[in-house]
Amino acid sequence: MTQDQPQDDAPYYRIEQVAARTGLTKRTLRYYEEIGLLPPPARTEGNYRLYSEADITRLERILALKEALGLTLSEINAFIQMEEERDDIRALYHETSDPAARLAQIERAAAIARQQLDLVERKLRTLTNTRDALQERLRRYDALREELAGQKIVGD
Amino acid sequence: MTQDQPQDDAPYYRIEQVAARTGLTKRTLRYYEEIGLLPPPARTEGNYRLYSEADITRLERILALKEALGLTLSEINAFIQMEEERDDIRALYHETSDPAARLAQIERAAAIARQQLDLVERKLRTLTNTRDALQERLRRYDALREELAGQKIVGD
DNA sequence: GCCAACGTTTACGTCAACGTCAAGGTATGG
DNA sequence: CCATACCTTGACGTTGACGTAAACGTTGGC
Repeated sequence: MTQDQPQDDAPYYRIEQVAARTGLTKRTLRYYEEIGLLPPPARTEGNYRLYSEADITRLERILALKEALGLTLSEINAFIQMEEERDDIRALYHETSDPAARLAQIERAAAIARQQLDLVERKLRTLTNTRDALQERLRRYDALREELAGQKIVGD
Repeated sequence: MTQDQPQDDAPYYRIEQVAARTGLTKRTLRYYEEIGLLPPPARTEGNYRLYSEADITRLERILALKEALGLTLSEINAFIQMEEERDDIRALYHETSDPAARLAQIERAAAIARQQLDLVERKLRTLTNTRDALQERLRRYDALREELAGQKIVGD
């Protein structure tokens, strides 16, 4: 009856809705949870999964990494793990009084970030090259088209 | 310009050498050929595969697409197919006298290139965002490090 | 002429990333 | 109270991208 879904405060979605919204299947959502890529979402009294906006945000991040970087699920897992390690370190940082320990934590996080940045920049370079080549090609097509338009008039 | 087959400087490589050069396995090379991703290379009298520099170039192109774009093999196949279609169209173009037909061919090729460009640019955007986020993170780490250095002195 | 190293095809094995039932529990309109 | 539509957890099937082993041919050195 008084379920948890007031209209202005209903930040939870059932699996089918999340599937529809992300374009994934329900199976895929359960699978991602199964392999630890998605944290287990909340559950209803009847054991239904309830995804929050945060869950969906994370999902969309996963999909972006999958699409754009072409990473495997375990690579994505590692990638996100590192991102969260930053948060952990941030939390730890404020609970750590020893400056040397703090420094070590920062160094660890920074090393991870640099590693990820390297990976991303490598892919960016190849992608940029491909884009430039395609743009150059399109320019040539445009030139050819103009040339043709001229020919057409002349040949007419 | 006519170096089709120099005598001792053979521009042909056996499968093991190609594997070593590209970091792939022999199985993978045969597999790529099997699914039509690599054109069947030349053969020796004894039926050994002989890869040309062009074959290796194409292979490296495939690997770049795999690494940077994260495409599946069939997607790579389609991608390259389009690129070759452009060449075909280019050849056809010069054998076609009818300006209207030429224009149609150019339009077809341009449409393909635009489609590819869209794909590449979508991935580029996500990648650029990821890179910017990582750089921002690294800057924050640097700031934290400086802050720590200050604390260290103060606390000393 | 032989043999070890490298090649060939054929075929089954594997692992990731899901798809697809099957058997049952849960919410809801009539 | 029941139908039905959505959910749950297994459990087995499928596909892409190879690995691996078997059975056999080729090449090069001694």
